[in-house]
Amino acid sequence: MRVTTWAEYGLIVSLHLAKQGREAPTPARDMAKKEGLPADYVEQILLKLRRAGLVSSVRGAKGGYYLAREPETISVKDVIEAAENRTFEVNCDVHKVSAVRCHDGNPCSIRPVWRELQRRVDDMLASISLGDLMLQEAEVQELIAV
Amino acid sequence: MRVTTWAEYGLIVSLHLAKQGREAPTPARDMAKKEGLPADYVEQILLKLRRAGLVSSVRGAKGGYYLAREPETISVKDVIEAAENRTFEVNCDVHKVSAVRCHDGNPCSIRPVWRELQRRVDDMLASISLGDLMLQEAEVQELIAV
DNA sequence: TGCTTTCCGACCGTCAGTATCGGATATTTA
DNA sequence: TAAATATCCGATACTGACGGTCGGAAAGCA
Repeated sequence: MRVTTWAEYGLIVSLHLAKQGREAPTPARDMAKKEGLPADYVEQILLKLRRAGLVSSVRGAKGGYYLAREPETISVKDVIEAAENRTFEVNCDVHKVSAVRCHDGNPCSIRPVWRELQRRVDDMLASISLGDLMLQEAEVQELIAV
Repeated sequence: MRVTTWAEYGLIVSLHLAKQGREAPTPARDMAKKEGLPADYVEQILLKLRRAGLVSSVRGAKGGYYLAREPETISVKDVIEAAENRTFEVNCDVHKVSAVRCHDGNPCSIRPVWRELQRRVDDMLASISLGDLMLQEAEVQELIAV
């Protein structure tokens, strides 16, 4: 169980854009270079973020990307879902062990575990915004430790 | 982000053994057949569970596997860690984006998110025992919904 | 007319996940 | 003691997701 680089990079570039402000667009290539990430790959991720409506883009020279909304209104969950299509994926839904076993009608005492786990993961990730992540590491830590 | 079949199958067979009781050992092949899982694969997983000390085995005819401890003393986290080697894996530790970025000295406001997420996942999975999972689905659901 | 940059599909290598197999060893039963 | 049943365990094989690259089309600036 782990997050992929799609989510990790997606978060890095989103945060980068948040810090850049929303006045002028930032080229993908510049961002990739500054963050030390593969440029072509970053572009793919930005494409996903744009399609999800999290970032906007300006084509042509002097173009680039900028955050579509205020950092405070974009959650970590938003970014991960945009980049990775899901946060926590429950096997009962997608990678079923078997059609019979995982059918809704068939009782399964394990199912509630995954469902509840998903709920808690989503709750936590939805509670953190890009605005929060613009703080220092120690401050963020304090913020999310309930 | 999802659990692998190692964890899922591991939980299924552990729960199966819990329901069988600890008097007589259950052969891996029987278990696999009843649960509709690939027999050879189930054997691999049982091997892992045994090495982690969660199940014990008896070799030879009339042999098989049985739970090493009472179901109430074995948590879902125990099973997943035995089968999958980890529950939630933080990229900061294993699949670092880059050595510099993820170095402890380098501040990173994203890191606390993964760390806290790991903590919450582990907390939840540690709070559920195989004994709990021997209840009906609805009861389990009620039990873990805080 | 260049130059920059997004846009987008297609491609590709690698590795973790998901098994399968073959044989060695241990134990019971006939 | 032979046969049958099981665990033990390393080696191998298949597959798709992951992580990344490429080439070119279209759009806007100088």
